[in-house]
Amino acid sequence: MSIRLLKMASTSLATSESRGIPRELVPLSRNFYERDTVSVARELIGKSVVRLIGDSILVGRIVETEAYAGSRDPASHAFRGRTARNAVMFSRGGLAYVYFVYGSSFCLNATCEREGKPGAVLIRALEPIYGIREMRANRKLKVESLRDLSNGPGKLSQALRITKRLDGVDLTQSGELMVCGSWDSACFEIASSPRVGVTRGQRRKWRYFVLGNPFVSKRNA
DNA sequence: TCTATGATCGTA
DNA sequence: ACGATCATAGAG
Repeated sequence: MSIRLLKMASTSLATSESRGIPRELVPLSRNFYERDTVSVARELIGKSVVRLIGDSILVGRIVETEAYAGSRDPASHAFRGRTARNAVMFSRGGLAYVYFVYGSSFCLNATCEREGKPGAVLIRALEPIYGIREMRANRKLKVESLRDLSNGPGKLSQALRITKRLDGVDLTQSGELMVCGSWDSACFEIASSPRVGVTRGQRRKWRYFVLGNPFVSKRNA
């Protein structure tokens, strides 16, 4: 972690500690991401997406992920080779891969594998944890229930102000967007507990979600 | 709560 | 043309 970021993070956390943000909110290391995509997708469940915007902090717990494993996966953007859009997928693990879909939505991915081997995990849903007020304000349409605030790839991007501008940022040391450890120890074991459900399809490789969690997207694979 | 449908535009 | 989607409408 760079000095500049460390300074930034510490000030941010110091500001937030009085508001209840735990100290163990530390970015996941490069080693976490530079493995096979499916493992990363499974273990990202329960981790925290941290968005820093100026002095404010937005945090959401990952409750749904989807693995897109490189060139062998027909559902992956990298399946048909490298293009301008999917270039980040071919770089090292731990970077944000952000793209635009359906004319209105951005999707946040975490790149996996090492330089040269494509792979990414789509973050499909977040459980709102901190900065909920601001997340609501960031949503274009006024969302009534907390449940609908970030329970979808496009929704969470909108709530956290994630756009293509963040494509390629380093999730392990970015001053704007990071993925950190579990929110608290109680949720630390989610990824290895039977509470995690899995679906597998032909077109969609692996999808992980927290069973019974109301913030999981309703979309079917 | 669920299914079906139209909007919308960057990308190949 | 086609989507790693969303919001809405209408039925159960």
